[in-house]
Amino acid sequence: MKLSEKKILKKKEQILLSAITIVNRRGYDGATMEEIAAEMLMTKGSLYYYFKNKGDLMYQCHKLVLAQATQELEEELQGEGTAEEILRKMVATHINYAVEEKETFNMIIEPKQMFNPEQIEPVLKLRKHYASLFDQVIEKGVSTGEFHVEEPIIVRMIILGAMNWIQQWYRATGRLAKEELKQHFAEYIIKLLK
Amino acid sequence: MKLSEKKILKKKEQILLSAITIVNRRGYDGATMEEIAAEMLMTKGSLYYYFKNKGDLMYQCHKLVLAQATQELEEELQGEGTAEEILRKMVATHINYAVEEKETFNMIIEPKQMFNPEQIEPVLKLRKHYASLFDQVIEKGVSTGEFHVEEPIIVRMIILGAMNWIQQWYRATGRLAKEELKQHFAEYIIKLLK
Amino acid sequence: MKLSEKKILKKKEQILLSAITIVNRRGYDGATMEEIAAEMLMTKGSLYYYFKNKGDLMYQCHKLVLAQATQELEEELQGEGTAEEILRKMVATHINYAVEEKETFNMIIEPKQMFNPEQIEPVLKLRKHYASLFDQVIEKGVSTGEFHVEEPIIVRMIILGAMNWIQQWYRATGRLAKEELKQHFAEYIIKLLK
Amino acid sequence: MKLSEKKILKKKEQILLSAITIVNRRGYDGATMEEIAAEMLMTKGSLYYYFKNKGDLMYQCHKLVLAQATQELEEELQGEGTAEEILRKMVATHINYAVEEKETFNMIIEPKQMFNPEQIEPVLKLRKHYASLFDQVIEKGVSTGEFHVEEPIIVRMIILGAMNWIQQWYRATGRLAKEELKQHFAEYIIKLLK
DNA sequence: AATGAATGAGGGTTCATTCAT
DNA sequence: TATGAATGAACCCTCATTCAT
Repeated sequence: MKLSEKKILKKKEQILLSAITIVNRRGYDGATMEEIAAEMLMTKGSLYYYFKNKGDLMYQCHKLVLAQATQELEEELQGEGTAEEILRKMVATHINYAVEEKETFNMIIEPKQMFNPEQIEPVLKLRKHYASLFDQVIEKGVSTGEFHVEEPIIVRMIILGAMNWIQQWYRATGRLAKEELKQHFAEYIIKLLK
Repeated sequence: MKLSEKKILKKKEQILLSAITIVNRRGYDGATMEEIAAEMLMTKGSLYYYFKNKGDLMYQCHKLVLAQATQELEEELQGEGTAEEILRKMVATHINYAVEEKETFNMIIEPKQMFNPEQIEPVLKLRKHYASLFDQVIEKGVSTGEFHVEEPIIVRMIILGAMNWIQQWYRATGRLAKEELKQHFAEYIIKLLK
Repeated sequence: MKLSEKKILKKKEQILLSAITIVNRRGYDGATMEEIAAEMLMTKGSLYYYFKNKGDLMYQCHKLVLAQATQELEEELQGEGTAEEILRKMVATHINYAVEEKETFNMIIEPKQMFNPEQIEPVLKLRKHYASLFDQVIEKGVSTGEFHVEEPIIVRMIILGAMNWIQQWYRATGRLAKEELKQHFAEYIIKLLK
Repeated sequence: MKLSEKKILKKKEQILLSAITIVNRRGYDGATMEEIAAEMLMTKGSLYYYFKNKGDLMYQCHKLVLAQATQELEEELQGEGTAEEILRKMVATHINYAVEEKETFNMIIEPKQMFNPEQIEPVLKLRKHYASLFDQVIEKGVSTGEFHVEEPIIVRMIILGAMNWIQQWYRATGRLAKEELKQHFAEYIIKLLK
């Protein structure tokens, strides 16, 4: 890859990070190209040098965030340990995202009328893949006899939903410490699986 | 209350129902005053006779749906039966709303992005009250010895999160029938509580 | 037709006339919704109350002008007189448009990338119809023995082209008087046909 | 002239040829600097090394095509043959340009809308000169007794108008072959002059 | 109580143009 | 010479909102 290509990729990523900030603050619809550009100290028009249109930019935001989280989970999934141990790590990671990068991670929620028809498929694929990582750890636990699950898909959805919901109510200043939270969640999730 | 006032209230409710239909179809941002009016066979301008502005209309949509759901839950809560039986009914009701009303029931939506500052507080209050109904049934189960819960708040959040998440992936045409879904969810939720 | 519908039609036509003025001054691309609106002492957005989009407005401009000219020719065509007499009138009318309403009539030229696929067909139809009026008078002359034409289509195109070209060079202040012009053109056109 | 200057001139001409291709495909407004540059495997910015701005480039396109056509006509005009023979050749040449080069040769276009004030005069001069070549062949025919024309200017305008109009309706795929077209046009034009 | 009509702010997008490198 | 990157003006279009009738 040529230097110039690398440079452009870097800039694209910077823009994406800015965009993610704005999108999480305003929502997909509320985010304007103007504000995203301003965050980068650029003008609206310049964004179109890097992205075809708003839809494309939004899509890539979603993709980036999802890809980051996905990668972390994949590493944990391939690590050592019992299914329970791995799952605990994954839960911690997911909650970490939800709580620490709150806004960013919020993007896992709701694409819908934001994406072009040709983008929707990849988005759904990514999401499916992300979810499947939890399927895998569940499956692993079942095969080792650690877990007993009759409806693995349902259980996975319960787990994901419960965790994603955290962003709605968790406040860093609240009564519950983050670590405590992870513990409790992991505990109940394990309970669900045993 | 005068007759004319009653008539206005009735009309307001009709508009709300139309608006709910549109919002559920297009989302809060996607819903236009034009389309909502068209659904009522009115013109845009007329809506402003009944509602201060779009924000107000959207807010009342959310409120109405939430109030309806709340009422249903309250009736179930005051009905006969064991805590488990009641909870099963409540789960079914909640899932029904989440799946059927989708957008207007959407409790995952950040209220800050959708509603005016003066509306946010009432919304949060309603949501809090709604959530408390689940606290009550859990508490009842604990007091009767049906449930054993060490962290009732955490468990309630898991339950609500799991159920709210359903709208993200449930499709009426999908593999899972709604009734089946309710069954499974109830099962796992009970498991969490025992 | 209700009064309100009549009123809206009238307004539409007024807008069209303004738009025609602007379009003839700036060309299809050069004409902006802003300037058209300003000509009407309206704001941009109001135009969209009457027309779906710019393409629609442009299309209707073209249609209106063409329809006006068409009607005049049709009346002449159905009048009394020999083919030659009728043709002379038609030539005079066409040249009148070209010279007097210069800019407006200029619209007969060039649609191309201005119209939506669904509009192109009607446009072509209208143009074809307009041209066919000249075909008819030629045919009439041939059938009465006044004219002798082996390639009526070619001749018609020569006639139309020659007349449309007038707008490019005719200036009211120029050496040639308009009436003289019509005479000469008619003379040569008749010569072509005999 | 230095070598480097020659090189620049060559490049300029190459760019013009590319630009002509694009303009003929998209029209003056539709042609973008981006697409013209792409056709040359260059980037937008580079064009500005060779041309002051888009207007300049468009102007030179028109000029180049007009100059080429002019030269061809001049050669034909100075060649052997009767006035009729020469005129037939000139008609064929003109029609060729009108059909093949379409937009850039388009003499129907209002120069005012396309070109800068300082470019308009040269354009009009070129066009006038181009037209005069037809005057010359008519004059020649009159002086040799081949033609009998009472209003040579009018006739020349009819001829030019008829031919320029061709681009408005001629389609390569249409019913009429180009060669046939030339024949017919020449025939009728001669008829006009005899 | 309702409407028709207009408004105006703002958003997405395009593109000629510039300029440091 | 050429390019990459950025700019900014202009344009089309949408839509919540207003207000006289």
